[in-house]
Amino acid sequence: MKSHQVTIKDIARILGISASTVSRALKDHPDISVSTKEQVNKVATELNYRPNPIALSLRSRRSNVIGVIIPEIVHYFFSSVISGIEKVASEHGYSVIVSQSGENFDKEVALCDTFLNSIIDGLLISVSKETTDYSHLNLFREEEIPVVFFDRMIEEFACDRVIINDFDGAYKATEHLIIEGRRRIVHFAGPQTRLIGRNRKDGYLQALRNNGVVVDETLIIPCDDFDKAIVETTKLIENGIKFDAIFTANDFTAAGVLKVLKMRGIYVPRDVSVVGFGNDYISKMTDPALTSVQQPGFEMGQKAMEMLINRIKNPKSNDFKTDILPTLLVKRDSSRGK
Amino acid sequence: MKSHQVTIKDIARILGISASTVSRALKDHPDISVSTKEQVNKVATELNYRPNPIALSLRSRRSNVIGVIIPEIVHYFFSSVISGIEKVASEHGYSVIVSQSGENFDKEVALCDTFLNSIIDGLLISVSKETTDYSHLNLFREEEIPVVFFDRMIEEFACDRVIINDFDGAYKATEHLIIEGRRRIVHFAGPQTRLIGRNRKDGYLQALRNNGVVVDETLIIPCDDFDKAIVETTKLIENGIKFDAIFTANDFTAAGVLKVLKMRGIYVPRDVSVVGFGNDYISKMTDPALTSVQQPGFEMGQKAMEMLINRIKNPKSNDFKTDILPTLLVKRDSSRGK
DNA sequence: ATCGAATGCGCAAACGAGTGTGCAATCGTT
DNA sequence: AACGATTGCACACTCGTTTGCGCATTCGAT
Repeated sequence: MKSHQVTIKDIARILGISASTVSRALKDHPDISVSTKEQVNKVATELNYRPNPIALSLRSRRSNVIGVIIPEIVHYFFSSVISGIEKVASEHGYSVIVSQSGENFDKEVALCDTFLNSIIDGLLISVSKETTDYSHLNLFREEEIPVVFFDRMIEEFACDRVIINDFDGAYKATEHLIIEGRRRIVHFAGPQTRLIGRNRKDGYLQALRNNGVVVDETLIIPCDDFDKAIVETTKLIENGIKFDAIFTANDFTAAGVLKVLKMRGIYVPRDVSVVGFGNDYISKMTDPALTSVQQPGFEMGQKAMEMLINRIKNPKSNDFKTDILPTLLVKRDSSRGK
Repeated sequence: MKSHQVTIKDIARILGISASTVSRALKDHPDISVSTKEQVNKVATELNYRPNPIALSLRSRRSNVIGVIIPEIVHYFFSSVISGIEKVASEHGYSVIVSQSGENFDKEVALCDTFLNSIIDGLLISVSKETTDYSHLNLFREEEIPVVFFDRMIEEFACDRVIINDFDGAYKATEHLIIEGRRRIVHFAGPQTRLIGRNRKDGYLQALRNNGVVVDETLIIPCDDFDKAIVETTKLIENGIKFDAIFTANDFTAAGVLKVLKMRGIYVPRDVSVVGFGNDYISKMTDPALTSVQQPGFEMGQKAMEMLINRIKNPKSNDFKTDILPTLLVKRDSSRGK
C-alpha cells in the first residue's frame, strides 16, 4: 500500500476542521453546513480520497469478502458457477476469494482453517469427492459464519443449499437413450459417497425401470474421469460385455469413452450411443459432438450467492432452504439415431 | 462474523492483566515471564482465540490479499495459472481474489477500480484482447500498489512480467509441420494488438523463412476461437484455397478446424495437419488428438506470484524484470506423418 | 545500606473511520 | 433584553492489535 494513503484526517488538517466533521460531510450528514460539505468534497476529490476499507471493516465487523471452496476450477461447470457467484457478489459489493480443494479432503480442511483465520463474511462450498466428515464446517457455525452448499453437499450439515436436479437429468439422459432404441446401457458412475453420484445413478435406474428395461448391475461401473474411462471402456470391450450405450457421470469421462470406441472401430452413434453430463465446452469439440445434460452452472452460482447474502443479512433464522435447479438434455451427434 | 469474537482484551480481563501483556505473551516477547505466557496461552487455546486479521491489517497497512484479473477462467491455461498463483500465495500467507474481464476492456477498467477501492497489496493481471490503453493501471502506480503482468502485457507499462516464449513455441510448431512435409501452412492468428499474437505470428513466419518456405500472406487469417474457426475454415475450403496444414493461436480454434475438416471429409493428418497452441485438456479429447504447444501455466502463476511478493517486500527498486518461460511441442495424432 | 541493572508489566498512542453527546454561537421570538 | 431553539462543529470513544516508553519491584554487587 501507499506509504501515505490519503485519510480523512488529511482533509481535516487542510481545512482546519475535525475529522468527524469531514466524515459527516462526506456522508451528507444534515448537521454539516453546505459550504463545509462543498469544501470537503472538493479537497477529497483533489486528493483522490478513498475510504480505507480495512478501517471500515474493523468497525463494522464486516469484510465484504466471501470465501469459495471448489474442487477444481478447470471444469467448465465450476468455472461457470464462479462466474455466477462473482456477478452477484460484485453487484452487492462483495469480493470473492476462490480456493481449490483438488478433490482432496485434507486440503479442504486446511482451506477451511485458512478461511477461519481470515476475514470472510460467508462461505460457499462444494465439497470434495472424498469428504464425508464435516467437523471442519462446524467451526463456521461456531463462529457464526454462514455456509451455503452448491452442487455437492453434506446431507447431515443443515444449511442453505443449491443443487442440480441430478436425478431428473440422469433420468432424461437414460430415457433418451431408451427412446433411441438402446437397451444395454452402461453407466459410468461417480462416487456413491456423494448424493450427486447416487442421484445420477438412481435417475438412470428409474428410467430403466419405468421403461421396462432390465437392470443389469454389471453395467454400472465406478468411473468418473478421462483416464479411468480409457481403462474401463477398454475392459468392457475386452471382457466381451455387450452394450449399446454408455451414460457417464461427466463429460470428461464421456470423452475418454469416445476415444476408446473410436480406436476400437466401434462407431458412435451407430454401434454405441454416448451421453455425458455437464455440457462442458468439450462436448461441442469431441467427435462426434457429445449429447450431454446441461447443468445451469451460472445460475447456480448466482442463486448460491444470493442465498448467502440473505443469510449474512439475517443470520438468526433457522429455516434453511434447498434450491433445486432444472437440467436440460442437449442432444448432439453422439446419440442420434442408429 | 461472530457477535462477540474472542479478543485479546477478553483474555486480559480473565487473567486480570493488560491487553498489551497478552499481546506480547502470545508473541513470546522476552519481557513477559514464563508463567504469564503459559497462562495466556492456556486461556487463548481454551477460548479458541484467533487474532483478528482486519485489526492486524489496519495497523500493518498490509492486507495480505492480492488481486488477479484474468480474461476468462474457463481456459485450461488460465485456470492452471491461477492454481500456480494460489500455491505460492498460500505458502506465503496471501489470499487471492480472482476476477474475470471476459476479454472486455470496460470490465477490466471497472475491476481495477474495484480493486483500488479495496484492500489488495498487489495486482496480477493478464489484459484483455481489447486492451491497448493503460491509464487504468497508472492508478496502481500512484497508489504504490505493485503490478505484475502474466502472459498478456502492455509493453509501454513498465513493471515485472512473466511471459511465454510465444515466438519459439510458434517457431517449433511451424518447423514441425515443415519437417512433416507441409508447405502450404495456414495460420489462424490471434489479435495483432497483443504482443502475444504478434510473436506467434512472427515465430510462424520465421520458421517458414528459415526453412525456405515461401510466405503467402493470404494464408494468415485473424481467427482465434471455436466459432470463428468454423466460419474461417469453411471459407478456406469453399474459396478453394490450397493448404496442407493449419497452425492456430489456441486450441479451441484448432478444435473448430478439426470439426470442419472432418465434416468436409478432409482427413487429419493425411490431407491436412493441425497444430494448436496451449495444450488445453481438450487437445487429448479431440479426434484426432491435437498436437499443441504446451505453455507452462502453473509455473507462470508461481513465477508471477513470486515476483509480486518480492515487489511488495521491496517496492522501491525500479529494476523491472521480464521472465520468459519456455514452451514444449506436444506431438499427437493431428500432425503425424502423411 | 545504597546504587545500578534487570525483570515484568501497564499506559497510551497509533492504524482509519464512524458516531453519540455536548457545547458554543447564532437565530428568532416575545 | 432574555429566552429557547436551532445550527454547526469538536471531543472522545469504538473496532482489535501492536509497540515505545515509563515505572515499579526485585536482584546482585559493592
